Amino acid sequence: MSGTRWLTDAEQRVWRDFSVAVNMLRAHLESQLQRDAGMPHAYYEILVVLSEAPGRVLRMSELALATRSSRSRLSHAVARMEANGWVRRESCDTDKRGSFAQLTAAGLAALAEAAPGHVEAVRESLFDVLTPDQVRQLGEISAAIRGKLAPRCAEAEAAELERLEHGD
Amino acid sequence: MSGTRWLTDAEQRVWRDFSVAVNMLRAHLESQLQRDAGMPHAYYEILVVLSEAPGRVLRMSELALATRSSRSRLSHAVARMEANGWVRRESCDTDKRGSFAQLTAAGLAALAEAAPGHVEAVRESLFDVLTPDQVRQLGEISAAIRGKLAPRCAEAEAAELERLEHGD
DNA sequence: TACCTATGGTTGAGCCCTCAACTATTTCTG
DNA sequence: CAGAAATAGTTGAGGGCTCAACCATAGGTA
Repeated sequence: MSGTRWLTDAEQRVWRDFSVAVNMLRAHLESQLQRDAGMPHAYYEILVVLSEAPGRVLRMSELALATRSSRSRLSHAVARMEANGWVRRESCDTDKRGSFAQLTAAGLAALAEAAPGHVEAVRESLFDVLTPDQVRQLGEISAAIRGKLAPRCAEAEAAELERLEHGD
Repeated sequence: MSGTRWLTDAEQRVWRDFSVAVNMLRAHLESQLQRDAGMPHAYYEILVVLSEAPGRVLRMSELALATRSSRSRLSHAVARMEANGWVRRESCDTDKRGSFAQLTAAGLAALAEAAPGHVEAVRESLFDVLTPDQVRQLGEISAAIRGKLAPRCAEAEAAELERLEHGD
């Protein structure tokens, strides 16, 4: 007996449509940003978060949290962005392990340059094709998924801790 | 005057929720599949499409189309999957440029092994958290996005052709 | 104080993807 | 038929991501 709860035909159709739609949207936005602003979407998000932080500085770990990024990924990304002159790393006096990521003027300019095209792309390919009702529905659906997955992440981390602790 | 149609606060909230939800979902499914079946999601999709093809064979270009993949990506992927023993390339008699991708027994077995966990993950993190109404809504929303972006892809291709043609 | 562990962050390897260039074959056109 | 253009597919470089290993510092605890 297979305990697997397979998808019904209707579910399968929805899942495939959703999957394709999301992949197309991702690919579209990614390539728009790469082509017109020379940055991947992940870097755009980092710039956004930094630009909204007080003083446009953030501890690496805070930045990782805010962008839901692993520390490793962020470290690689900031290294490259620093090479681009968009960000500057600064050491922390009160905790010598820590470091800050400081948005530079060039970084802010790059963001300002990139934003209109990106926002226009989001509007065109998402909000323009949905009714106000659908936008509301999408918000609720997204919240539901987040609600499920966010705790799941925490739980996975906890399990990981457990695993490490017991040397299992 | 900025011609940019910026997002309203409400739109911005929906966009960020959506963005985060989709990223979490992607990451969750990707890591589940990688951990439990040792394959990225893209390879899973290739296996699915191949398994559903008559004779479990498909021309590379058909496979690329069906998986909405670039030929390059598919070529790299199939190369690796062939190394894994999941797929076998076969040359085409009627068109000597062409080649077939043939799903092997091992490939089918890998898919059969991977499917239950993957489907369960999809169900848990998506269908279980949505009401039947929301599932329907998500289907319509996805169709709307596809409807917008699918022609846009064709259009981009056409523009590309144009560009090449005029040596622009 | 001396350890022991937890935390902040970086690094390198390996994998997947994109992009552009390339080969080989086929089809179209004069 | 000869040459041009389109098609099928591969390849290599380069970039971003993940994973695991790794420093260095901080914060307990004996």
